[in-house]
Amino acid sequence: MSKPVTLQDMANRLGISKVSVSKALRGQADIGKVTTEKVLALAQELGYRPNILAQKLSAKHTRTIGLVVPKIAHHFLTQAIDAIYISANEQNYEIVMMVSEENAELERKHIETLLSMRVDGLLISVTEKTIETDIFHQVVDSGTPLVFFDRVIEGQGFVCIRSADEQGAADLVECAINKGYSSFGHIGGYQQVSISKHRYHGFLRALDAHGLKPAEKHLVFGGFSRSDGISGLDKLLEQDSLPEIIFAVTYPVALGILLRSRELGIRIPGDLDLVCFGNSEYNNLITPSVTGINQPAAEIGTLALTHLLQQIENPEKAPELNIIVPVEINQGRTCMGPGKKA
Amino acid sequence: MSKPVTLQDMANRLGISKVSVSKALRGQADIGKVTTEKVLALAQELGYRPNILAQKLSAKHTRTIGLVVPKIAHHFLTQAIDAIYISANEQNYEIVMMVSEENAELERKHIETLLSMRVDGLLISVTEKTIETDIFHQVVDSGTPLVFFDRVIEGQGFVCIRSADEQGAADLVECAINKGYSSFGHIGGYQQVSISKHRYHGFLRALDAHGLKPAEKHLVFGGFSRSDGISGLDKLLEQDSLPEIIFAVTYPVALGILLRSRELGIRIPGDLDLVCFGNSEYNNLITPSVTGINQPAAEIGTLALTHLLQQIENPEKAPELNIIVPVEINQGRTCMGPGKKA
DNA sequence: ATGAAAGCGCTAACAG
DNA sequence: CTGTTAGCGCTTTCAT
Repeated sequence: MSKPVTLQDMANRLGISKVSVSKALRGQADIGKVTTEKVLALAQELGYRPNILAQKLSAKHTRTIGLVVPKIAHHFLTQAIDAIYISANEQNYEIVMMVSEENAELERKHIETLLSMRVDGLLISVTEKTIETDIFHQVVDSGTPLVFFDRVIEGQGFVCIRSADEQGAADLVECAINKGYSSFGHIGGYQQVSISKHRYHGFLRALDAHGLKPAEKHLVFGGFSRSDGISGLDKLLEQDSLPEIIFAVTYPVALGILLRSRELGIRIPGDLDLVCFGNSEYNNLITPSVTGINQPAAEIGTLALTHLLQQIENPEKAPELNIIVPVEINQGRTCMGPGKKA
Repeated sequence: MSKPVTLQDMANRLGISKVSVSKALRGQADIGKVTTEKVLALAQELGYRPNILAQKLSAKHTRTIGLVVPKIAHHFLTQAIDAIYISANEQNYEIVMMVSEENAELERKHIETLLSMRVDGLLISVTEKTIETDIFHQVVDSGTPLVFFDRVIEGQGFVCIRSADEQGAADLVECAINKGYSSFGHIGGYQQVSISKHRYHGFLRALDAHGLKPAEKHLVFGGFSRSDGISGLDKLLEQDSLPEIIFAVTYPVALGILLRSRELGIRIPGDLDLVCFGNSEYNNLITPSVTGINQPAAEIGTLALTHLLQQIENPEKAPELNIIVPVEINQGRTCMGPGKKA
C-alpha cells in the first residue's frame, strides 16, 4: 500500500541530490566511495526498485520487443515462443507477447499497442486470416524493425524466417510417390497465408515432376486446426471417391483426419493413408504415428530474434530477406505404401 | 526513423496547447466540437500513437499484470496461459509474461522486474524448485496483489487457486483399488512443491482407507517432466520387484514411463499398469491412452485472473484464500484391472 | 472552452 | 566529486 520509494525519497534521507543517488546506484565512477556505499545500503534497506517506466521514458530504447502470435496452444508456436523467451532473456531483452487469436483485427490492435509501448522491434507470426498488410508497412516505415517468422508475408520487402515449406512438402510427397502412391488429395489452408500456399505448391510440384495431378474434388482448403481436418475429411467424403493418400497442411489437421476416420470406421493406414506438414512431441506415442515433417521451431524462433536484434542494433533499414530453414521427414506409420496396413 | 509524433507536435501544428490536444483525443466534454474534430483529423493524418510509457508513468495504475510461469511448453500451463491472455484482453488489461524456466533465481529476478514495471498485480505458478518464499511476502507487503495458480504456496496467507490435487489423486487411486490393485508405486515430484505433496498425500490417503501401504522401494521423487518419468522407472527397476501399478505425478512423467517401458519391453498395461495426474489433448490418440485426471486449466487460469482483478479493484489486503477446483477422472487403457491387457 | 503550471520518476548535459 | 537544469510525453489541477 505504501508508495514505492523513489530516488528523491532517498536523496532527502541522505541530504544529497537525487542525481547523485541515481549515479551511485548505477555505479558511475564520479561519485565518492562513501556516498555510493551509503546509497546502496539505504536502497537495500528501503527495498528501492527503479521505476522501469520512468527509465524507459527517458531512454531512447526500451530493450523490449513485441511478439505477436496467432495462438499459443500450438506445438510449433509453443516451442518457438519458448526459444524466443529464453534467448531474449539471455540478451537482456524483455518480451511482451500478445495473442491475436487468429483474428486479423486483434492482431492489428495488438501491433498498435506494442508500438505505443515503444518496443524496439516486433516479431510476428500472422493469423490464418491476415490479408491487409498496410499495418506492417507502417511499422517498418515508422522505423521499427520487424521480423516475420513461420507465417510470413513475402515479396513485400520484409524480413522473413520460415521453414522450407515448399521443399519439405515436395520431399514428403515425392517420398510417397516413391512408395507407389499415385492418387493424392490435399486438405490445405487458406491460400492467402504463406505457409498454405507454399505447402500446396510443393505438393503440386512433386506430383507434376512425376506426371501426376490431383483431382479437383480431392482438394479442400480451410484452416489449420483439428476441426478443419475433421470437416475437411467430411468434405472429401461427399465426393464419389477418396484419394489413396492425403497430404494435410498441418499436424493438427492430420489429427482431425485421424479422429474422424476412426469415428467413421475408415482405417488409416489401409483404407486411406496420410502425410502432413508438422509433427508433435507426442507423435511417436500415437497410433498410428503420422508420417510428417519436423520443423526446427526453436531454431526459427531464435533466428528470428537474432535477426531482429541485429536490425535494432544496426539502424539501417533492412532489405528484403527470406531465410528458409530446411526441414526433415519424420517417418511414421501412415504412409507405408498403397494398400499396406501398418 | 522519424521520431514519433507527440501531443506537443500536434499542438504546435494547430496553434493550440498540448493539454487541449490531450483532452480532445480522449473526448473530454470541455473541448469545443470543432477543435476536437481538427485534432482527431490531424492525429489520424500524422499517425499519432500515444506513448503508453508516459501515460502509465503519470497514471496511478498501469492496467498491466505480470505473469510468471515455470515454462510454457506444458499442456496444463499452455492452456491456462491461453485463458489468462484471452480474459485479460477482454478486460482491457495487458499481460507481461515471464518464464522462470523452473529456476527459482530467475523467478525471483522476473518478479523484481515486474514490480519495477509497476504491474498492478502478479499471477504466479512457482517453479518445481521454489523454496524461499520471502520474495512473495515482499510483494504482498508492498501492496501488490498476488495470486498463485496451479503450483501454489499454501498456509502462508496467500491467495491460491489450484486443482483438487489431493482429492483427485485419492479418487484416482481409489478407482484403481476398486479394480483390484493392491500393490502401488509412485513416481512423484519434489515434495516442497504443493502439487507434489498434495498428490502424494491423496495417494497415501486412498491406500490407507483400504488398509494398504506402498512399499518404500516403490516410491521415487523427482521433477515433473518426461525425463523424470524415464529416470523414475529406471530407479524402480533397480529394486527386486515392481508394483502392479504406478501413480505418476504428472502426465509427462507418465509418458516418460510409457516410453521407457516400451524400450525395455515392459508391457503397459499388462506387466505394469499406470495412472497419472493430468492429461493431454493427444491422449485419446496415444496407445495406450493413459488413465488420468482432467484438470480444468482454462478455468483455473481465468479464475486466477478474476480474483487478481478483484483484489486490484478492491485495495484491501486479501485474506488467505484457497480455491480448489474439482477435477475428474479420465478413463484410459492403462488401468483395466490387475494383469488384464487392454 | 482553453491553457499554464506542476508532477509522474528517471537520466543526460553541463556546471561548479 | 556533487548538484542544477532540462527534458522524456502525458495527465491532472486550477485558473481564465
